[in-house]
This record gives sequence, structure tokens and C-alpha cells, in this order.
Amino acid sequence: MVKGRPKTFEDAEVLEKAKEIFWEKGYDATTLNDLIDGMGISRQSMYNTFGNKHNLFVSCLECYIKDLHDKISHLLQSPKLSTKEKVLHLIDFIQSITDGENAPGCMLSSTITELAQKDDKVRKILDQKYIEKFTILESFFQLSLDHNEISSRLTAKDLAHLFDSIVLSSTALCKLPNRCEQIENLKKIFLMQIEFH
Amino acid sequence: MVKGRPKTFEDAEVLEKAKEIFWEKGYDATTLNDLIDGMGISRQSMYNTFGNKHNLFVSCLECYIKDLHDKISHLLQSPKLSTKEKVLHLIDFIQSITDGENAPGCMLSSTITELAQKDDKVRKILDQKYIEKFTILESFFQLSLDHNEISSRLTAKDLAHLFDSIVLSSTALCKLPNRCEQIENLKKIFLMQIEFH
DNA sequence: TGACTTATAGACTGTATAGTCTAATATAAA
DNA sequence: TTTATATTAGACTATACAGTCTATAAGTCA
Repeated sequence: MVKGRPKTFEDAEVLEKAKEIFWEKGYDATTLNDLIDGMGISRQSMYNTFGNKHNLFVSCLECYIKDLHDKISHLLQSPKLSTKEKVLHLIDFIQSITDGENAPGCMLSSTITELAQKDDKVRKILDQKYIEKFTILESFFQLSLDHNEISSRLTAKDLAHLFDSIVLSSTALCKLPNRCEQIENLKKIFLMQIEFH
Repeated sequence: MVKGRPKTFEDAEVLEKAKEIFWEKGYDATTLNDLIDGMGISRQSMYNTFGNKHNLFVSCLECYIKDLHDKISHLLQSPKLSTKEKVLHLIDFIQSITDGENAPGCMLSSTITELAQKDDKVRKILDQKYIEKFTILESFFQLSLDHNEISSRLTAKDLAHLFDSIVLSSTALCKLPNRCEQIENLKKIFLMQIEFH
């Protein structure tokens, strides 16, 4: 066994809390005090466990994206749902992150805007993971088209691009007051591109 | 006449330079030294003329939006262009701000993401001006539909929302490397929504 | 020339922040 | 009990930044 006092918190748990804070406030606007208050551990424990603010952020971002991809993959592979239901659930996802006052939007999207240009490490992660997410969506639409479950004037790639574009813009729009109607409308426009069989 | 040494710079000229800097780097990431270096005036002159960094930013933002609206209005009212040409020029506008390395995107869009949630004064401006821009676009599409110059499954409002959404998302996407194809594709998708007569 | 205004460089101030260090305490195994 | 590690509070450091102040020069008019 290992000598010494054992850890009194779970890394994954406090990481989750840090993620919520970064997600809500972004990287720069989040101070170390915000973090340690929210994580419920001391400053020293934070540095011992995660190295520094930047490392912690990168871990949070990777955790956020992993959860996101898992959620989307799981949804799109669910055998219980029809293709139409899957698409409607995808769209519910947009609703869930853009609804209400101070909606956080999508952390992947807002990090692109805040950090992609000035932070090389973060840009590499965003670049790679964005492609990954795109591929998940494109494959789903391609399969649905191939199996004749949907048809569209747009290609699978187009549909994935359009969906991503709506997520990106909704993440920005939800920061202005009373843009629900506009986000609603974008969702409707997306659905109009697809006919379900 | 007024006594005293006359101003040696034009407010509008140095404001224009400040605008370029804020447009490229955003509000927080722009330091006062960046500004006075770029504007070519002393720190003191900046404070005498514009008050403080925040005021200067607000002036730049208003100046950016005014230019943008003038440019769009002028384009859409040009008697020399067909409706199709006008739409193609609109789309060229997206190209022009998202093309190349370190493309700045649309300052209105990136300011929404950076400041709309934490800066009341800026939010009010963005909110109001965003509606203004939207109205310009919607009226144009409505007129074009009414005059039977275009037809679409989408309403004028839908088309304006979709166009805005593509500007917003392109402004984010251009901060990741090699996203020209995706932006190209979004433009194509937009054009596919309209039939020109 | 004198009064007035604008300009500039650069020193200075106050504040916020990331990150480090210290001292004291707690827990587990040898 | 000793050794090693974990935890915490909080002091401390270094730095970056917005904004102010000072001293000095320069242009315009009476």
C-alpha cells in the first residue's frame, strides 16, 4: 500500500465542477478564486492535482468534448429511436444549451471564439475534435440517406455542416436577450431540409 | 478663433485605426499600449479625446456597425445590380471577412460572444443594432419575394435568420485552420434555398 | 510677449491575477 | 513512533494592466 494520507476528493468530481465554471464564464474571465471556490478544494490541492490553470482548462475542455461526443454517438446509435426521433433529439440538444437567461451555449463553440486564435494547444484540440464531431454527424446522415430513411436536396456533409453552423450561431445568439424565436426558426429551417420516410 | 495649439490628428482617423485593432484582437486582449501604438498618438491624447478604453471601444463598435449597415444598405439598394447579383455580393461579404490566416470575422459577431453577457452597455448596442441589420436583410428578401424576383420555400425572415446564422458561424469557424471548405459549403447551402427568376 | 491649448514621453499608482511558499494539521503504513 | 503524503488557510511574489500625473515642448491668437 501507499503511505500517507489518502486523497479526500475525486479528481473527476472536482474536474466536473471546474468544467461548469469554465463553461459558464470562459477561460480568461474565470479566476483562480472562482475555480477553487467552485471546486471546493484548496489552491494548493488544485496546483498539486492539475498543474496550473491552463492545464486544468485543457482537461475540462477534453472532458466536455468527450461527454458531448459520447452523448451524440449514444443517441445516434440508439436502437429504440427512429431516424426522425434521433434528429429531433439532436435539435433538442441545441435547445438545452441555449435556453433561458445566461445560457452557456456549447463550450466547444465558445472556446473556438475565445481561444482558437491565440492558444496553440487549445486550437489543436478544437481542430481535431471538431472534425471528430463533424464525422459522427456526417456518418449518421449518410447512413440515413443510404438506408432511404430520409431524403434531402442536401448531401450528408451539407447537413452536418448546417447543423454545426446552427449550433455555433445559437451559442452566440443565446448571449443576446430574447433570441429564442430566432433559434427556434433556425431549428425549423434545418428540419425543412430533411424529408422523413 | 479659438486660442491654443490645434489638434494634430483627426479623431475619425485614429478611431478607424483603433477599430482595426479591436476588430482583430477583441476587447480584453487589446492593451492600451496596443491601442496607442496603433493609433499613433500618446496615451494622454487618447484619454483626452476618448475618455477611456471602454468608451473608445464603444465608439469603435458603433463605427464598425455603421459602416457595415451603410455598406449592406447601399449594396441592396444599388439600381445597377440584379437581385441575384445582390445576393452573390452579400455572400462575397462573408468571404471577405473570413478568408485567409487570422481572418478577423465580423466584429459584431465576435463582440456578441465576448461581451454581450458581461457588459450591459455593449449588450444594448448589440441587441439594437443586430435587429437593425436583420431588418435590412429581411426587407430586402421580402421585397424580392413580393416582386417575384426570387422564390423560396423559406420566408423572408427565415432567409435573413439563415444568412445571419452563417455569418455568425463563419466568424467562429475562420478561427480554426482550413475551414474554407466548410464556409464555402454554407454559402452554397444558403444559395440553394433561393431560386432566382 | 503672454495667455491658452494641445501634444508627448515617461514616471507613477492602484488593482487584479496566476502562481509560490509557509506553517500547521490530518491520515495511513512501516 | 516514525515516515511519508495530503490538506488547508493564508501570506507572499511577480507581473500586467488601466488610468493618472508631471514636466516639457509646440502651435495659435491677442
